[in-house]
Formats: sequence, structure tokens, C-alpha cells
Amino acid sequence: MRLVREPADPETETRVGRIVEVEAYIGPHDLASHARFGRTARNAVMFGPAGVAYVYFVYGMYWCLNVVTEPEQRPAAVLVRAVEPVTGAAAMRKARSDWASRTRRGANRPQDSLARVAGERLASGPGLVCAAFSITREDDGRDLCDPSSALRLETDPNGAPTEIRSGRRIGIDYAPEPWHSMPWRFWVPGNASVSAQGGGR
DNA sequence: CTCTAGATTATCT
DNA sequence: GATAATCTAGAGC
Repeated sequence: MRLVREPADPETETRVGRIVEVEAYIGPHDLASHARFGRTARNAVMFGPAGVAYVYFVYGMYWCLNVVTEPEQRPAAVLVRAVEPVTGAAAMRKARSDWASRTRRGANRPQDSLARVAGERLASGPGLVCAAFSITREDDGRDLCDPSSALRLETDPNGAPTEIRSGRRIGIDYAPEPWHSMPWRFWVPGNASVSAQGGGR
């Protein structure tokens, strides 16, 4: 699928990207999922209808986008880990710059190096997808399947990837086995926009 | 190539 | 009060 962001300012270009890496979180019994705590204020939309955005904040500075799946009352979602820019790369770079300048950093200042980031790496990680597409708490609960939605999914006119690889999920060291090792991260092998910690390309 | 520190705050027990 | 579905630069091999 493609991820589409309509601009708040009509002068700005629409941002479109092709999803090339995701992770699945299947339910309350999945001890890597936010649903393992049961229903909370944060994860409430995961208990609702599928096709809705679940957006959460992590590590004090990053937003992450998920697509809710499964019938209501069965909390599950797919984390959008990486997107390959299709159109609106300039707007993505601008959005990343805006996001970076909002956060104060010490030794690591992403805004200093942003100009050197290659176009295909503008959304190559779950935190970077949200930075590049200006996704925040305001998008939590948004219907991603509504064609009039400012943030939505669209079928890729070029079709699905010809090859998809899978492996263990990332950043869930707290999860016990077998959840830690379930091969529920999926990516397009060799794609330059796959996240760095996802083995990069 | 691998490993590590440090940024920063909502949300969890 | 501790931790987190992250990211980057820099050090070491």
C-alpha cells in the first residue's frame, strides 16, 4: 500500500510513499504488544475497528504509526516501519527539519545532517516515517481507509512487491520468548528505504 | 562491520 | 519511579 498525506497548507505538495517495511502485533497474548497491558488510554484504538491509525509516542521524542487490524475487541496492529518516497520528497525533508528543530539534542543533532540524508532514506524507520509525514497524536484514531482522510492508505498502482522477507521484530528486548523471536517483521529485500536497524537494505 | 551513549517524556506498574 | 514498537554519531575492530 501507499501512505498519503494531504497538506494542511494547499500550497504544499502531497506526500506519497510506498510502505516497504512493517511489523505485526497480534493481540494481548503477544507480550511484545502494547495490548499486553489490556485496554489503556494509549492503546484504546487498537480495540476498535480495523483500518484506523494507532499513533503512539516513544523514547520521549518519536511518534510511531500503526494500522489497526482484526475485528473489534481484538487489539492488533501493524507498525509502519519504513516508507519509500514516491512524491513530495521536498515536503518530507522540510517536515523532518521542522520535527528535528522542535527537539533539543546534545551530541546527536539530526538537523545538522539532514541535508546529507539521501531521498530514499527520508522515512527509513518508524520514527522517521512520522517525522517525514508530520504524523502526531492528532492522527491517532484517524480512518486510514477513508479516501477523504488527510492521512490515508491507497493501493499501490504498481501492485504488491514481488518479494517479501520476514524476520524477528526490532526493539522489543523486554519481550520473553517466543514473542521476542517471532518472525513478524516484513520487508522488501534490497529496498534502499528499509530501516537501518532492520538490517538496512 | 558492531557496539554504545545519550537525547527526552508519556505511560506504564 | 522505571522504562520505552527510536535514532544518530562516534569509537573500536
